[in-house]
Amino acid sequence: MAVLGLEKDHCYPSTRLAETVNTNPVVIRRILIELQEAGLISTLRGPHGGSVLNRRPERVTLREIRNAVEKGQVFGSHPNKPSRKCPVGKNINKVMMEVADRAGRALERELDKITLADVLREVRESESSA
Amino acid sequence: MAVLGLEKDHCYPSTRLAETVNTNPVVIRRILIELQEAGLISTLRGPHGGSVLNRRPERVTLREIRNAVEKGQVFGSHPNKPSRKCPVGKNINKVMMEVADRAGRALERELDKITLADVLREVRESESSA
DNA sequence: GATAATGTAATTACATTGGTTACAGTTTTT
DNA sequence: AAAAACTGTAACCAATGTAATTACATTATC
Repeated sequence: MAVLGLEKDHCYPSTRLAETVNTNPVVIRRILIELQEAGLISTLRGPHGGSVLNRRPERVTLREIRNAVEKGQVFGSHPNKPSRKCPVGKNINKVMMEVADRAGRALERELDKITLADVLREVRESESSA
Repeated sequence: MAVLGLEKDHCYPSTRLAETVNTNPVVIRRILIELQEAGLISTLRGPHGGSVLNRRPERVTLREIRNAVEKGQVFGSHPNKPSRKCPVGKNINKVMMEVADRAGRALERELDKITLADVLREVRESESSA
């Protein structure tokens, strides 16, 4: 998303994005699809195709990016069901889901305060001081 | 930890803890060691051994439990290094680490507000309304 | 000395994830 | 109309991480 933010006005193909993170274009395309579904980018096929941001970086929050790309709770629960014989086990999952929701909302509030433009600015600052 | 909170005053062996979550005692013991290192519990060997809470549930926060057990950042970074030819790639890791720190602190602030006693109370409430 | 615990190493099984290849579908360019 | 440059997607492999399991040395109590 940071690279797309720099190349704001033209399409950028998955092959070039893949180069920037040393991976395979298909890996990138899988992520691009999630970003599309979240309405953050558009992609065009054919020559001069690729992906573009739908909004200016000032109007994209890290919360949106994270929600698009990272599903699942803030902390993991153990895979198997607790024993129903145990007075804790019967109810702990429900209680911990509420806790995870609450923690997730706190995380979202924080990430809502950070925009893609903020990230780009910090990237540029590191760049100039290096 | 919830079970240990209920059994506040006597030691509880890993084999019994394992039964409550339908898993193997060794899996439990690996987690117990992390909780010990964080100073949250003590364990005794020999007959009538097992683990006990070091503090009352009112004085244990979910932040402490999470920090003991769940290492690592709030969101994952991709495994391989970004290209240094890319103006974003050179600096994005540093910037994203700062962002992850900030998000992690927000999460910790929230989990600091929830104690093990709160969790036990909610477990009991679900219990009585079921 | 028998018993009931922990600590820990070694191994297996399984799930997740990234990487890769292959190819069909879609635009644009010539 | 054909070639070229893209995306979308399926299929498969490799690597990694994690839980489960077995085994055993160690420690403490009775």
